[in-house]
Amino acid sequence: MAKRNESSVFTTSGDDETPFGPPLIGALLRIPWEAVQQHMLERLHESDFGDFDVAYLTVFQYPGPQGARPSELAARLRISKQALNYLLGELERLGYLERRADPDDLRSKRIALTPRGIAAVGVIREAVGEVETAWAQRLGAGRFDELRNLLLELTGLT
Amino acid sequence: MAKRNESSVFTTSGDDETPFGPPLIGALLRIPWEAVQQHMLERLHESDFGDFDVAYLTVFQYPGPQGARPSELAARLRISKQALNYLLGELERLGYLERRADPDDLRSKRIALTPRGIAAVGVIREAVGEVETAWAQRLGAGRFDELRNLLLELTGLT
DNA sequence: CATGTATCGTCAAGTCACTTTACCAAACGG
DNA sequence: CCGTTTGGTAAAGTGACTTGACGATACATG
Repeated sequence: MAKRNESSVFTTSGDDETPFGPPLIGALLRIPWEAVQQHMLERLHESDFGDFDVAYLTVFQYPGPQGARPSELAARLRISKQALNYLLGELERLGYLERRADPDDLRSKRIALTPRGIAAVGVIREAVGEVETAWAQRLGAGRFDELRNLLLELTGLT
Repeated sequence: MAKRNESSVFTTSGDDETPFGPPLIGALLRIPWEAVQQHMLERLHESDFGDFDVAYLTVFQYPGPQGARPSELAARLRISKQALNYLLGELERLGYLERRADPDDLRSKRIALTPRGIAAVGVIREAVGEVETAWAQRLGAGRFDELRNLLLELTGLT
């Protein structure tokens, strides 16, 4: 194995500082996503949410925790329910959400965002909106819509 | 605390199950990126790289660690050089790379991938290629190229 | 009804990828 | 030369995770 050292696919440049080719779709998705995430955090910290940690973004991932049961949410996020429970404890302590009793199942809880949590979600969505505006300016509105539609089709979120 | 039991702020839509709107660009980027990442890991584990941990993907992020100095790479990845050094230790222990002396600077090291490390990179790139093929089929080759070009322009990687 | 089993949240303990702090050695700029 | 900067690393602590175990509730089956 590992005979892949020669320029079969790496014909982009003659520089052996970059033995790898052009950026693949992985990097092309990761980099702008990280930009979005960072902007969300910046805006949160500028607002009244200086205590909002990066880790909490997991919990607020689309479509958010509102009304969900902890077990269900943990499965959706693909983390253990204990891990989620830890994060929920932090978020409850900071006043972003509450764990309320589920009226239909005495074993279960339901996650309910507090006004503070809802406000944080608002800031997050605003921040993403700002990024979208900036990118729409860079690409042109039509091409940005195109990008969004392509991603929408790709993710199957329709 | 805060017995805010009623729908004070849930005025965005009539349905309080989904107080949030459609998926924003954040989710649209995150979801396919996670798919790529997961596929990379699956392929690595199917190959001879069962010991390749998710965390190591950070180090192999485009354009990869080959020839880099630890400090430089840590800055690029935006983690502390100690954190990177820990990962490099693991990767060196597993035979993916070596830290060699820098001929130009006695303080410094240079990261050099071993054949095993180069092979792993090959598997990673193959895996991403498979995802690209699948997506090109779903969207159509032309529209996938369009997607790639839009992302390329967005990331500024040209 | 009774009873075994699956599911819910949570406690406990351990893991490990990070952090900050602190050093020393080599490079560099007067 | 000598003060400052830079590169790698050791040590200790942190926290977001993991697996394991547990009591309580729900549910399906006899």
